[in-house]
Amino acid sequence: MRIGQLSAMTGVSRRALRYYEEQGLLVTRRSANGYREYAEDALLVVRQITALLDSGLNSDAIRRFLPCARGPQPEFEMCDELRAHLQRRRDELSNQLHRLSEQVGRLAAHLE
Amino acid sequence: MRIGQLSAMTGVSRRALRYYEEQGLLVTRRSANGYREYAEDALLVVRQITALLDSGLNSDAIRRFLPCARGPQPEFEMCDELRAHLQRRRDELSNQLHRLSEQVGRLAAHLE
DNA sequence: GTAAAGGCTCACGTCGGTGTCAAGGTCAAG
DNA sequence: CTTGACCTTGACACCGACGTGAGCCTTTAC
Repeated sequence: MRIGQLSAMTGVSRRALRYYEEQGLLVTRRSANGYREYAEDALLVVRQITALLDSGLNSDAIRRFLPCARGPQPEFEMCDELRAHLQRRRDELSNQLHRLSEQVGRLAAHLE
Repeated sequence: MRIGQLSAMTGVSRRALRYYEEQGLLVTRRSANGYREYAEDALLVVRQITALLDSGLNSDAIRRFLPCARGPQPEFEMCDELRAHLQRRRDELSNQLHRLSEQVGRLAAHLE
């Protein structure tokens, strides 16, 4: 599969796909003419990447997270570290959410 | 109160305070020598600003939100709009949080 | 054979909140 | 008078996830 097709199937722009590769999130082969050739599972990987980005993780965190999420790994300690990282991130977002809803509540109360 | 003192009291950098002013979030008088002179309530306003920034709002939203939150206003329709904006933002963060905790859950399950 | 469509690699632009440096004005203490 | 602390404006630097365009090559379709 080439980049245009993958882009069409995932809704992710060609530029973004190249960026994911540049960041080490997405691996490709190259065919003889230099075109990127994506494997079958690229579809799934891209969906994972966008899901994680949408969840507020940056590409650095995703780079360390993806190999951990995709299959049984030899490195379990790294996974513990990542799990902790994700939980911290979740807590951060949770706090943000809390503060924001407090603000909204105060505003709403104030408007009466 | 001058900028250094306000910075020390709030923990917000001088640069950031000037930026808030530049963005129309924070009003100052100037004394004869050109120095910024902050009123008493600036302390409160700065805390509101940082709270909102931490909550994930940008300065544009805050600019429209602050005059609405500070006291009784003539413009109630603007406030409705802002309330909707804030609720949308809250929902966005809520969704992010949801997705992230799902990811964390999947990862945790995967690690067993 | 030719044009359109798609691919490639630079490489700069964007937004938002700050850091940081430059070049200078003001003011109190020694 | 000088030093040092504090203030001013202006402007460039940064990160992150891309958008966008230039300039060029390859494949596909007619």
